[in-house]
Amino acid sequence: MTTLKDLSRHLGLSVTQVSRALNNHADVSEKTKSRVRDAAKTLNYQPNLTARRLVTGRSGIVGLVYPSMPDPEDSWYFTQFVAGLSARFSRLGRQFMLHMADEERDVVDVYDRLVRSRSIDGFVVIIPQVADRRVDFLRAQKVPFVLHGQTMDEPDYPFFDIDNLAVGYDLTQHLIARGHKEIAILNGVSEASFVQRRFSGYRQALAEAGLPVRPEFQVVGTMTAELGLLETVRLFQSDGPKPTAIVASSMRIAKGIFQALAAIGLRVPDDVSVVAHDDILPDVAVGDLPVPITTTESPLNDSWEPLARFLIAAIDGAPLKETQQIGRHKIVPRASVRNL
Amino acid sequence: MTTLKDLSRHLGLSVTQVSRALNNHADVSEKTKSRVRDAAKTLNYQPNLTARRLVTGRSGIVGLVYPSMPDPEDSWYFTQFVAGLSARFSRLGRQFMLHMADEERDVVDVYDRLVRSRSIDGFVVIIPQVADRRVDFLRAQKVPFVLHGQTMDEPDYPFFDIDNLAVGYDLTQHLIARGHKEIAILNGVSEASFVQRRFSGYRQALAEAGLPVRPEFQVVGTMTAELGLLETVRLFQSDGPKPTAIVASSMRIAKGIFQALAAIGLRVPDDVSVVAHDDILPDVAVGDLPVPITTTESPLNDSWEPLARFLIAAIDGAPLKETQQIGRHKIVPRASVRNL
DNA sequence: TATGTTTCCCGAAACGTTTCGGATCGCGTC
DNA sequence: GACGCGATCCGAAACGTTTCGGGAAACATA
Repeated sequence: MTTLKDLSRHLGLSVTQVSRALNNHADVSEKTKSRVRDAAKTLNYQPNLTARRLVTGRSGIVGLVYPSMPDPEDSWYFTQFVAGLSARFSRLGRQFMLHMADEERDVVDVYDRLVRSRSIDGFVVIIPQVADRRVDFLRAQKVPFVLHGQTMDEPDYPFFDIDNLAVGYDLTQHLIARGHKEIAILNGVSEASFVQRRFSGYRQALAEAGLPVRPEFQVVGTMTAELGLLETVRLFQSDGPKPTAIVASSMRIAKGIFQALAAIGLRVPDDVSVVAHDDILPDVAVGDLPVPITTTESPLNDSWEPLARFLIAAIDGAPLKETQQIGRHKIVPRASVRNL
Repeated sequence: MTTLKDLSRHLGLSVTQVSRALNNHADVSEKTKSRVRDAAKTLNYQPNLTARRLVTGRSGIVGLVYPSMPDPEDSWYFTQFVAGLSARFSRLGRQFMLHMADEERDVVDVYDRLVRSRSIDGFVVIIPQVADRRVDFLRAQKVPFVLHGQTMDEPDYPFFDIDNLAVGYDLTQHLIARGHKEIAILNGVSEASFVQRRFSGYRQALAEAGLPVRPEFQVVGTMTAELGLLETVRLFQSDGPKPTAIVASSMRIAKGIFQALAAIGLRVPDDVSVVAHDDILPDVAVGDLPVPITTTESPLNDSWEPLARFLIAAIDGAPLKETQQIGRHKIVPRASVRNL
């Protein structure tokens, strides 16, 4: 385990100068710089990160606190997220710490401990809620973080998100443009901010077209095939007006909708049109559904790169504008929508 | 950010004594210990891990280098593994670092860098191969690690494993005891050490019963339903002797076997008996198969606890015997085996 | 009273880096 | 010859903790 002192002895230089040489400071001659670099290589020198940390206050470690043990059906999501982020950070020379939040303890406590032990430079925060205490805490503590999503309208923190309002709007508008007037939407849990944004887009499209906004057509729940199945059955067995089209907030929900419609004896798109948002997760792909479905698509996979980049930039004190981005999605028409 | 010095000033004690009090050393009176603890609590003191690291040489961080980006079908495995281990370590007060190995660079290089930067106390190593360079490297460097599995017969390093030889033996013997003489086995990739152990158990059971050991009945490949499907079809379409029973090394393989047999028009257990090893992963459960299948079962979930415990013990210099264990499995007879 | 033995405490060094505030030297300029 | 200046270099402090080697009282034992 060679140290700076070893190098300095070996080269007849001071520790200071060796350090500055390796860190490429200006006031060391090119000749010694290269001498030092060579010696470092032959002596197999690797800086002691801990010591560097102590003096710089930076650890080179970024953290992700996963909010809860992933449910079996969230396995895809977890894998994409954790593997994707970890690989990105590795490539950027940062170390990635994963912390599973304990159900018993408050999540904010977990952050608090991590922050106070000063072992983490910044966090990636995922699955934001409309009122998110983690975000509040980190903002208050002035700890760098990047959010996958947004909690508010004009965030004053780094984030990467897709335009969920536009997603809701585009899917709904696509149906309206094809003559649909009774459109239901099956969304995620109501605390999640992307859910509220998609609802907003949905309502905005309806309002612009002068169509009625029915509360019973706006369904929330966990984004599973079961939700799609049960709620679709409910929609068509209730007394009120029946939808002619359904917006699904995920491909899993869409899968359930297809199952329900098949069971009820309704065909897609002849009897009911269906559209969905597609994160391009491998659990339910377009090809897995009985009818190719019209989607807005934006790969979840595209988020790791900006998230990692923004967090590192934020840690390095980059201006806010360089650490905020809204990813683009595109609408892909397929065979699941009928013109009325 | 209160430090030890702040505490010592506040209490009128030396930094030394405050440190010893908090670390519960013997030569500090109970009275001052509790005084110090109280002050630490009210001043919200949290030790600076980096500083502690520098002097103790321990970081409190354990690492897992995941060998490659998980394939979509390995999502379950990845999730169970990473989430399970991470949660365990959190509970034991250790931080868990996940590193995704870059396909382009040699895995051992990744370990080398991590070891030399001294930011990690020890590693969990998974998916061992018969000749495993990671294990060789870590043993040579004398870096603490725990292996999920074994590479050799009398390991001189910490590990947790199930008795894969017995798994192979028990499944095969279960079939032999019921009159089967032609038994095929569909196993994992041949580099994996558990695969070779299961093969050994299989051969041992056949040899004990004086039954022929056919090379073409010992199939290797990635443990997917496709493997089960394709290889089962191949087994029954070849010219040679046909098996009356098949041992599947995973539930996924078993699923593929069932699909193949259904396609060929063979019934379970009337025409062919099937047994499998079940890691109790949520992707394919006993209930998901058309016939309840006889299995050896041992939940993968049971490994995190001993793995985490052993690694920490190894880091703390515990004797080898306390960091090695072979978990038990049990055989659960169900309806997929016929008496001949 | 002298001599150990506990019990509780403390100063200072150490871990390996970065960085602040100079110091030295050579060179050109006035 | 004095001066300033740029180019290189260096000593020492600092980061916050643990730990080594002692030291002072208090108390018991002879």
